Amino acid sequence: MGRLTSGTDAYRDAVSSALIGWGLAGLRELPWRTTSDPWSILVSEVMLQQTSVSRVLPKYADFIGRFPDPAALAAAPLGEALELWRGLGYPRRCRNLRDAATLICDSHGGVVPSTLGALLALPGVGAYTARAVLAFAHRADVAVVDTNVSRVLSRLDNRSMTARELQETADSLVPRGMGWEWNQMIMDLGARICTARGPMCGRCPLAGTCAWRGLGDDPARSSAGASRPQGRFEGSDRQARGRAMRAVSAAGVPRREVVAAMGVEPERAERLIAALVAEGLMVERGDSVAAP
DNA sequence: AAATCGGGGCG
DNA sequence: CGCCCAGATTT
Repeated sequence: MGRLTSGTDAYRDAVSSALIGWGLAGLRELPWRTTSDPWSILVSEVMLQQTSVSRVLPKYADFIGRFPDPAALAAAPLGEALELWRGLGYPRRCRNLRDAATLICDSHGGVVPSTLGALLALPGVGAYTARAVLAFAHRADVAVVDTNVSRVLSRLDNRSMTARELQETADSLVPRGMGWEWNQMIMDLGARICTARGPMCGRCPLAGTCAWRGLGDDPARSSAGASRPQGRFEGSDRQARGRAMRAVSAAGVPRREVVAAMGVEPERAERLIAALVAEGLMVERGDSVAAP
């Protein structure tokens, strides 16, 4: 039998049954998969934005333990949250999460909203994270499109896809009543089998319905959601910013010490510190710099 | 559409 | 050493 045409009911059913047969038994055991608390889900999803599962694992429980609900995070100084965030990278995510917690307390009675529109209005919450809360906390039949799903779907159809195409295709594939399971499984497939480098097509449950199968140019590389080449980290602004974040403390640190810790020319260090202050990730106190 | 934003781990 | 990671926001 030939490969089924994408977009048809038969295609959807074939993909569904094959993936469900593969995935339900062997899902990775992850702490955010054993809760339906929307706040816990939201925290995990923000942590997982561009940060691998293995790096989030040791941080997640500590953060939830200290900030078990939006009110706890909203009430804490940002600097305290940033301490628990240290090592995850992209600290603006932590600031956004705290701003989101404040908005949740001020406008939603302290309860994480459960509509797509209200979730998208939270700072740091985009198309992926909003739907992840709906699917994983509320078991809604909406599809999440992360880097894994983008890769799997574009390879299945062997073509580069836009963000809109990916979302529409993903939504059309979710089996009714199985939003939670479906999204977890297709992400696991991308993380464990249909990987960015060295995909293991030989043990892929969807190989029979895949138009790519590892042959020829990888359509995932040019699809929306694919990782784009980055500049060198060594010597970058990002590295210097990271060093600055580690150098400051709640008590405050003399400016020159922070500049020295950053390992770049003083003029450049000062410019980066000014940006960090403007972003609310640190504050100036007289001649020193402190955690916010 | 392209740039920016951390940091670590793996092939 | 290059590439990638459960993205979002700004330009």
